[in-house]
Amino acid sequence: MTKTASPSYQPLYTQIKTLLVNRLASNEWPPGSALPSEMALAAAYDVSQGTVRKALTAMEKEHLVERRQGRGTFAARHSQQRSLFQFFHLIGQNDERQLPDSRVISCASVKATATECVALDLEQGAAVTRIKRVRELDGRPVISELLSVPTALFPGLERRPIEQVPNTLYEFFQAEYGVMVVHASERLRAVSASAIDAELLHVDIGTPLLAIDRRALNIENRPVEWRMSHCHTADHYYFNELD
Amino acid sequence: MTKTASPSYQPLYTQIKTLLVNRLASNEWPPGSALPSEMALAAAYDVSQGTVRKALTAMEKEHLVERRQGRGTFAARHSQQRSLFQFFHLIGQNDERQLPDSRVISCASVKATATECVALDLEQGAAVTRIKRVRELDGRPVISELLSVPTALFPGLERRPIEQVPNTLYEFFQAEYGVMVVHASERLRAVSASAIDAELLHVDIGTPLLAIDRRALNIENRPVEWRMSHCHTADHYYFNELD
DNA sequence: TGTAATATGTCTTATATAAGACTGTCAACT
DNA sequence: AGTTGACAGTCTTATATAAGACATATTACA
Repeated sequence: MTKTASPSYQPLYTQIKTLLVNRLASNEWPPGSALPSEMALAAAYDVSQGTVRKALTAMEKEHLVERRQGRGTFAARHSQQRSLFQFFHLIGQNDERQLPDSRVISCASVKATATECVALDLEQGAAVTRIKRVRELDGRPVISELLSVPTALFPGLERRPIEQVPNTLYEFFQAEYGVMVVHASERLRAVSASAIDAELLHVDIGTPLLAIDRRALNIENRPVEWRMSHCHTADHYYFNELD
Repeated sequence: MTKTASPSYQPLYTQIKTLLVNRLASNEWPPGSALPSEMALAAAYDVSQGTVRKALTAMEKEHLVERRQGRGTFAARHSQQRSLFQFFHLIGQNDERQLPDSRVISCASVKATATECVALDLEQGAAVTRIKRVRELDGRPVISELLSVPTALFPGLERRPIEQVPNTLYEFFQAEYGVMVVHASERLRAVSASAIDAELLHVDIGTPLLAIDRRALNIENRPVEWRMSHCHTADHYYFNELD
């Protein structure tokens, strides 16, 4: 690849990275499948192996690929591990990470509210599928959750029996609908338990709850899910590392 | 540097990194000062420039050093920028990052409670300096904060006039006491406003507040501060990126 | 007081060697 | 005959080194 002397200069490895990310986004390499070897990619793009490696290393840092010495480079896949460490921050008193069980209460496709349209970047009047569920840790209800996804991305989801909607949603989204959540941003607040929260979580109305407002994005940075979780933080806490 | 064929093999660049971090921790290069050039370090350790670079790059990722092309590598310093982006996660409705003003209410050295001893890894009976303050955003009190530091690390802090204790504490700790906070972990919960919170934050008793329990660590991973913040999240929220 | 040359940094790219993982072959054993 | 284990060959990524490009600050000079 000849270096571009353009005014908006970008290092070679970032250009390669962009090309690879685009191919990944186009689903050329489905989650879990192997990418070509560094040598093959280097030959294809006419750069050195080291340059490809730098691009791949950067992609690994963003959890877009997984690399294993002697095996190869693989398109990232959603695993329970990843759900646990990247996307689930509620920890028990004993400092143990643990995925909650989940019980789906309802699942239906409806016309999106204005708020949902903004959060999911949808046209006014578009359809969303809304899931309401309770999540349990150590057998006790801890999270009351309401989440919305664009129906267009998940056709037929609302017609599935609710016991068929599994616990770790992002694995399910990827495996069944080819929608890959790679990134999310959360906003946290303290709120009072509503009557509904109170019933679902077995707490008094007005109990302080931790409200987590999450927007999940795919590899193209388009929102694919919006969820609001209300967490009872008597026996659990939200953990965050600052580094 | 000859490679060690020891059973617990570690790559060269991680060994170099450990050596550099140790020198940094021993305050050989005070915050803001320049480290020797990559070439000089490479010569000193008898490795190649690229190996030193890999060590330095890893250190930069951890905010231990700052690197600028054409200038050099510098020991990290606490800046307002860093406080804002690394350590302060409370954002306004308009999505603007903004550092709060702070009003110190009290500052005194006392015998540590059992909880403080655990949080700060202190001997029983050790002294801690406790600061109580309120932080304001847009002129309104938003955070009621109680923080403890080992008195041994910050001698004389309790005798300073409280208006001399500045807003951004970590800069102050570094400049005045040589204590550098490089890392922190937080636990978040929802709690009810106590009578004290209510008075300080101008809210009703029982209002849900976001409680942030933070332990701050220095470069040697030893705790140097423990703080408990109670945040009024009506007009602000705690922001977190999941990636 | 500007301005160009120069010195000294880091950044980018390229190349060589090491280490890990799988596959097939072949001999030894059951 | 069938199974097991050692081992070499070959593919992969990981690590180490080196050289040229780029960025910045300083110095020399008009």
